[in-house]
Amino acid sequence: MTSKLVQTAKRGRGRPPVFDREAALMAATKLFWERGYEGTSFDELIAAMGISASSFYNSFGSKERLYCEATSSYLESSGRWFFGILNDESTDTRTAFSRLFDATAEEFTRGDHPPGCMVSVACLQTGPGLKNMREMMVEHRAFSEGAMAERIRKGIAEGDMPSDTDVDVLAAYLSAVARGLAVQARDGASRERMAQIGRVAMRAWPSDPAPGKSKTVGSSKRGAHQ
Amino acid sequence: MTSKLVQTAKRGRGRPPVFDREAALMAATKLFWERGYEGTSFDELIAAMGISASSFYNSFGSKERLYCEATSSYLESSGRWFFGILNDESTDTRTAFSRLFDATAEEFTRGDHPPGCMVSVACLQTGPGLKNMREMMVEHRAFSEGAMAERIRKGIAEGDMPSDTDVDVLAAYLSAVARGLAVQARDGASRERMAQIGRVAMRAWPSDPAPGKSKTVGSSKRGAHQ
DNA sequence: CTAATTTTGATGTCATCGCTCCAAAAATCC
DNA sequence: GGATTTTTGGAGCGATGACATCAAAATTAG
Repeated sequence: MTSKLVQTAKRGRGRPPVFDREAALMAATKLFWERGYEGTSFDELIAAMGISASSFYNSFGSKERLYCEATSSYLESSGRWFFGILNDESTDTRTAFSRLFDATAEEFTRGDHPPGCMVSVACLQTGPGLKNMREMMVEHRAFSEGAMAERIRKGIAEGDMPSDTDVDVLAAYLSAVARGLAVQARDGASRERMAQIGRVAMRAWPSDPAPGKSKTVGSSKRGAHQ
Repeated sequence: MTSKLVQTAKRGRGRPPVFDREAALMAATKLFWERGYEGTSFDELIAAMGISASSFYNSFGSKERLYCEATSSYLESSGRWFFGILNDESTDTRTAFSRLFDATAEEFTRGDHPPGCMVSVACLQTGPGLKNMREMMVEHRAFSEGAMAERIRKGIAEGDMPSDTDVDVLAAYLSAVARGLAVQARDGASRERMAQIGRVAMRAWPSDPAPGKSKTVGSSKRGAHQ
């Protein structure tokens, strides 16, 4: 879209690249997403990206650096809907996570990219040679779980969550369900099935501390268990 | 243990193997468990198993066949506690799954083997070359989810589960939580943290259809939400 | 003891992997 | 136009991956 404008506007001296860098990165991202780091070979990468080996190293450095860049690109893209829903100021905490699961079901089963999440299931089983990537993925996963915990804390502060909620445990639970959804998606679960799982998962939600204080109408008069 | 007896008892004519086949298989299983199929190289395998390349092919056929055998061995071993708890006739359905999560937390964090589950997170991202193994792992995962569904159906038949329970969805949810626990375990979650997640997950349990009908004492007078 | 049977150790093979090198090509700057 | 800068195509590299070959070694059956 705007890449051509940028390209012609600020191009330096040398020969111009014949490929669209963003498109190539996207192609690589989808390949990594589908096959993982080890499952994606160099030759498959440059074939899918439509570039030569020289252009590859000239533009992306190495397979490892490309993977990092692809991961960043993916996280930026998926972070838009993820944090968009999580930090939507107009919804209470419960609704935010409920919507998060709905969006997850939708995003994990779109036709325009591989099913599931690129980082949820990445580098879970690797040799010592990929220790760095593994730690990186662990950090990414911990980050999103931390963001969930933050949202829950905000809910407590705003009064739509019980003050005695064990934030870290609840966040770990919600995170675990999301990882489980990623596995289910990879195994071919349907969008509706995943949405159903999300709805069941929300039944574990803590009961309202003071009914009537939530920001959104409806869906807040359940709970009351335990 | 008994391998030596079996060995001397039914050994045929030729030169006797110098290694313990079961021990070698166990070593290979742990390596696959930790590093996955692609992440485990041939040389690493024979080194960990303490055998030569010829003995490897003579005894196990190929890396792929060894992986299948290792998976079978793993499933037989983990199936002992899994199905032992799931099909324990002395517990009601809810208690069975509650114990299943407790056992999962314990088994996923033992010191004598890699954390998490060998099949829950296996072959989730692979190239076309490993299509067969991927499908095999998908089947294994579907099998355990099916076993959960069976147990829930039994609970309905025996009256300790609501008759209008959506069995497949509940099983998919419980399965997803288990997969999520496997991811958390791989990322280094503690046993206690995983047990906590399991306890939160059980809050999504359907309410009792007819209080007082369950087989075990205590822990059956909660529910009542929704 | 001899023959038959099986495992073992030591190489060897062939494809792939991720990566590098270098000269030619295509643009800009002066 | 010439110098400069950057990308491109193509060939090749060392290392590793999984597997194969085969004679020697170690056992038992007869």
